[in-house]
Amino acid sequence: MSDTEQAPRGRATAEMVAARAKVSRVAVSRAFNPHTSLKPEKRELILKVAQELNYTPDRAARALVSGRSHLVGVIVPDVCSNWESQEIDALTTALQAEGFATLLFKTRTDYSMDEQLLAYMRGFNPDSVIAFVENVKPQTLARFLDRAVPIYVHYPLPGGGEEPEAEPLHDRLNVLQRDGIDQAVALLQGFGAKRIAYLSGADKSRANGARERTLRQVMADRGLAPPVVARGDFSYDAAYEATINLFRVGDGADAIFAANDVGAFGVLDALRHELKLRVPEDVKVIGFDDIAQSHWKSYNLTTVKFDLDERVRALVRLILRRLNNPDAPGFQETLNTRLVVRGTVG
Amino acid sequence: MSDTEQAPRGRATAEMVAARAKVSRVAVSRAFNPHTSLKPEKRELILKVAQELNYTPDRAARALVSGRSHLVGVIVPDVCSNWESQEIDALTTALQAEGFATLLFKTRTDYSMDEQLLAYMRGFNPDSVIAFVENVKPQTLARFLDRAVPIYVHYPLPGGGEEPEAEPLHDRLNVLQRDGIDQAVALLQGFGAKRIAYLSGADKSRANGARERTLRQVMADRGLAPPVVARGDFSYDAAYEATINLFRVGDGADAIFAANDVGAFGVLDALRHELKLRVPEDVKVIGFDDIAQSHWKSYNLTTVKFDLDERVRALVRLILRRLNNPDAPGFQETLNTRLVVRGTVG
DNA sequence: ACGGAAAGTGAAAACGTGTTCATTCTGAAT
DNA sequence: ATTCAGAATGAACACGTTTTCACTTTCCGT
Repeated sequence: MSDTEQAPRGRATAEMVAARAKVSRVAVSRAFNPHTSLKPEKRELILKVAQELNYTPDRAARALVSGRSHLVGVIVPDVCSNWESQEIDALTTALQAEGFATLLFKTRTDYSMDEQLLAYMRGFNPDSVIAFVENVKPQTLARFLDRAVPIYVHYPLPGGGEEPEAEPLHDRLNVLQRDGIDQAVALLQGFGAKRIAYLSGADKSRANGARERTLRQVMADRGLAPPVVARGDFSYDAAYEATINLFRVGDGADAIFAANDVGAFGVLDALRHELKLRVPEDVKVIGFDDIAQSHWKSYNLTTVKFDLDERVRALVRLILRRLNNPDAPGFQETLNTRLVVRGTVG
Repeated sequence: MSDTEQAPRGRATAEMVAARAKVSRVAVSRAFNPHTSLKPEKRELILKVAQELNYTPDRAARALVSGRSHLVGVIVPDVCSNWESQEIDALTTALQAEGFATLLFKTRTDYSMDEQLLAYMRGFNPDSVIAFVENVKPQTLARFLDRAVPIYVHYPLPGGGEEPEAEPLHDRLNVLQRDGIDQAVALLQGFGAKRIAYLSGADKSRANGARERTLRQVMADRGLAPPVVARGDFSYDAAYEATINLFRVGDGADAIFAANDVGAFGVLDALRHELKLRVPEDVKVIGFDDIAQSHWKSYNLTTVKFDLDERVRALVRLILRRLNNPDAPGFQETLNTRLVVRGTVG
């Protein structure tokens, strides 16, 4: 009998644990599943033997029969920046605590590999998919409704307004941008800003579209002239160039609202280091997101906060709710935004 | 017969595709595996039908029988920063091109959840694991040799020297820090720096230990007094505080070498915004990594480059080589570092 | 036209687990 | 002691694929 103990080649299997603990293989399975009936001392013995053999149930096999892979697919754009990093980071921590693992995929923001990527991802059988409207076309994602539940972040709400949809096709995380942007504009207006420019995100981006639309509306409501638009793409470098262009070729501005924080950093550096302008004395700057870098002293950015922790909690809530109610209609969560005042307006 | 075409509930399976294409289920499997013999027109038909049914082979089932999950586990620390983000980003892109997906796990840098995390990850059956000596203890990782092949990055080479090991236990990516650090010290020495400080990374970090040891040796070789050490933990905030402390409580320095770029940013901001010192006139600063943010104009950091693309290519090479030679002894790749001169020394 | 090698084919086995179901065991109430 | 509900148990099946193994067909050179 002791010869079976030598050289446990490859991974240990439930069968091996069962043999060693003198129980049936089914008992081993039960020992690892909480809500099954198994005599306590037996479970204890099995777990002890399992640890000796360094055994863990194979999740691929488990997924095959239970239909749950415990994988959550996350699709991020090729120009993956700080915002996405922090999202992935916090999400992974939260999902891990719930017994899930994060499966990462990169895609183009121009939708060019939509179908190919989704077919690829599909093969891994994620229980849920978190996609951003930036990265995947809604109609392409629709095919995944069989098992995985896509969740959209920043879904542009219909009707121009910001009311959640009555019966959305997918689970959704909506973001109310209006409050935060209104506070931002109010602050600029309070400091007497007359010529407000908008440093945009990527051209085809829906989040950018929604943000610009909201800004225009808010400014109009406050009796301000429409913003001048400088074209960026959410990146530091594009923002840097666009800002220089705005002042060298265009007419400049006395305040710039950037589509995201990283873009705002590019704006700030261009203003200070290239154009030799002072912030906030000559030009005021406001960003969007409130990423970790925004409190760094070189930037100390006033920005519209889209709370990371709150966002991740909402996403995890959506995922778990969906797994417990596979056939329920689309769930929705809605988060608000608010201004965080630091040193770039004043 | 047409009634079978209604409501393809859930995912399509190979059986369904086979039935619809009037072929055997085995033929469907072959159609999706390149190096199998199947009449071309038959394969074409199957693929067409598969597309109609939106079918993709289930990777869980495939993994079960083939023993390849096509998952690569990546373990990152809880204080996941820009360096790790950029690593994950580039790695995911590269692995995706080779048919793999990135599986993300977070861990503590203090090794506290070593075993638990690894047991957890183990269940997902990754074909390979990329870990940093920062995050996982080598002896704990050793248990994973059954299937997954761990790859260490930043493995501190034995003997204080920098020669690769003869027969490493795991596959390894070694980093020669000496050249880059020597160039950094030479540059500082050339500008007449006398009191060089080292802003450390986390206390228990091996990468930090190796970096500090190399710095000491290089400085000694050049006839310089040992560096003053300011304790950081790779984060911006800790670096910021440590720098203030170094000047307010300690004796200051005329040059600071930081364990990583993010730390260097904290150093720079503390010097400029809190201590009102000029860089590089009053104090010179050099970082380590050359992350994307280092060329941002507010920092414009002179730093030791540890090339990202080169690193990722080496990692992917290691993974593929291992999968093709499962029983070969440990492979090694070794990368060098070099100084990138920007504006914080001069 | 013939032989033989190569390519094409499908039935059956295998992968490691969770789940169903019928059976046995336990313990408390009668 | 008897009964009965519920816990505990294990045999058999299911999950969707790849792989093995015989078997049949095709192709090419003589």
